Formats: sequence, structure tokens, C-alpha cells
Amino acid sequence: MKNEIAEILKRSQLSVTGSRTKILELFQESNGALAHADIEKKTDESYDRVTIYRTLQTFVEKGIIHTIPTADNSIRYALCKDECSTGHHHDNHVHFICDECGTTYCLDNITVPEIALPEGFTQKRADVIVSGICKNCE
Amino acid sequence: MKNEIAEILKRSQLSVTGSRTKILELFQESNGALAHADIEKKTDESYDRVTIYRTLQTFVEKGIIHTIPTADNSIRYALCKDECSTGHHHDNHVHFICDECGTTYCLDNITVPEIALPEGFTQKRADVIVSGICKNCE
DNA sequence: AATTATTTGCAACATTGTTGCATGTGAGTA
DNA sequence: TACTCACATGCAACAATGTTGCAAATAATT
Repeated sequence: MKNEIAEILKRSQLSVTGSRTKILELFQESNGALAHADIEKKTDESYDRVTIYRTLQTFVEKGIIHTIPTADNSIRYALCKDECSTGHHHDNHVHFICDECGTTYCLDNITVPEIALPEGFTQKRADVIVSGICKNCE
Repeated sequence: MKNEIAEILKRSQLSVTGSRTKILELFQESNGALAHADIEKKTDESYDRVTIYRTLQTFVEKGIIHTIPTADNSIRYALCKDECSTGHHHDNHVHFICDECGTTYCLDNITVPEIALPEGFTQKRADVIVSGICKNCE
């Protein structure tokens, strides 16, 4: 388990450090999306706020996690599936955000439909954000 | 023109004031999405920051504008089409955000495909965020 | 024109995110 | 294992963004 995490970090040419290991662990456990604030809480404030910001940035750059667009202004992050990092294709994500509890679910099994863009527009990425009430809040 | 704006405000039971008229005007002109910062600039700082925040909140509540989810955390707003305010149906929006210049386009002519949600999830709204390079930046 | 309800601006604060720099730690090498 | 160097961390200070309470100003109603 810890080994697996170390592997991921090394593959991305990142040093294996306490904060990175811990944060990656959190993502694997949570199985959903995390915002900066969530991570701060779950790590019990053992890491500096700045470190968390930088770790998240690094992870995004290396393609380990990706951001999820939200309408309230809190960036959320989720683990990338393997395909993300290949770069051979569009990054497509479907997420569900609960209006009630704010939990963000990755709906990986659903495919993003193709969107026909007007002339001159190039698509790099497509996100579908469905919001409403989740199964725990109904 | 000004009359039309006053009409919209009255229909929502809002007093017709300088800031509200001006901000609504901006939305009608821009024909795209605006963030708080854009509005501050375009109004030449003649209105207090707080007023702009509150005006935007009010407009959202009244269904005059809607928020657009973004991955950088800056909330953007755009005018609602008439259907928005009826509430008889899902609110569906397709937007294109340019990675280069940040301009947000509303792609109203494109329909959001139906997303099949897992059991227990209720959809209130669906946003499709396509990002990439727009026609001006290619 | 006077009254009332609403809106605005100010001040103060809270939250979120960024940058520079000194210190500490991990990874590679002798 | 000890040494070196690159990189990661924490701290401090700052910048941007958003919120709240309250008094003054303005719009709507009579």
C-alpha cells in the first residue's frame, strides 16, 4: 500500500516525502474528490498550508490528480485514472456534486458525450458537472 | 434598452438602482460570462466591492443570472435564458472556457445530453465545461 | 412631501491562495 | 555510512477574494 504510493511518486520523478505520501493516501481512501480544506482537516494540520497547496499543484502538473470545476469557489481535486496521464486523448470527467452535503462523486463509468464545437475552437478537456441531491441526503 | 432592464428588475421585485442597472447592462453587452473582477473593472470602480457581490448574489437568487463552474476558482456569471427562471425543468448549460485568454462562451445551441445517474441521485442541474483554445487564440 | 422598506458604502474581518527565503530532508554518490 | 546537492518544507508576509454588521442614502409607497 505505502509501497504503491511510493511507486506512483517515483514514476513522476518526485521525492517520497511524508506530506506527499499522506496526501496521496487520503485521495486513495476518500475515493472521491477533496478540496484543500478537507485535506487540511484530515491531516490534522500537521502540514503547513503552503505545503499542501504546493503538493496539490505538483500532483496536478504530474497528472496524478486533476481539478474539478465547481460553482462555489473551492477547487476540488480527484485522483486521475491511468488514462489521464497518457495525454493521447481528451480528458473527460463526469462528476456529481451534492447541493446538500457538498460531497463530490466521480462517475467514471459514464462517458462524456461528444460536443460539437463551432469552427475555430479546439477542445482539450470536457467536464460534466451534475448537481442535485445525492443518495445520502435524499 | 434601459427600460427593458428596469422591467427585468421589477419583474423580480427588485428596486431599480444604479448599480443593478449598470451590472445588468454589462451582462447584456458582454454576451458572455463575467467574473466579479471583470465587473469591478468595467464599472471603473464606481461601486463598492460589497455592492457588486451582493448584486450578483441577488441576481442569482432571482434567476436573472447563473453561475458557471470553473476549475480555477473564480466564479463566473452569465445571463439566464428565459427558461432558467421557470424552474419546470433541469437547468442545463454548455460553456467553453479558453485556456489562453480565459474568455467564457455560452454555447446555447448545444443541448446537454442526458446523464444516467446511479440509484438515489437526483439531478437538479447539469453543466458541461469544455476547455481548450478559442477561435481568437488559435 | 413624508414615511417606510430596501440598498449602499464603509470598516472590519475571514478565508483562500501566492511568493521569497532560510532551514531541513531525500536521493544519489563516493 | 558519510557527503553532497537538489529539492521540499515551514515561516512570514502579502495579495486576492468573499462575508457581516451597521449607519447613511436612496427607491418605492402613501
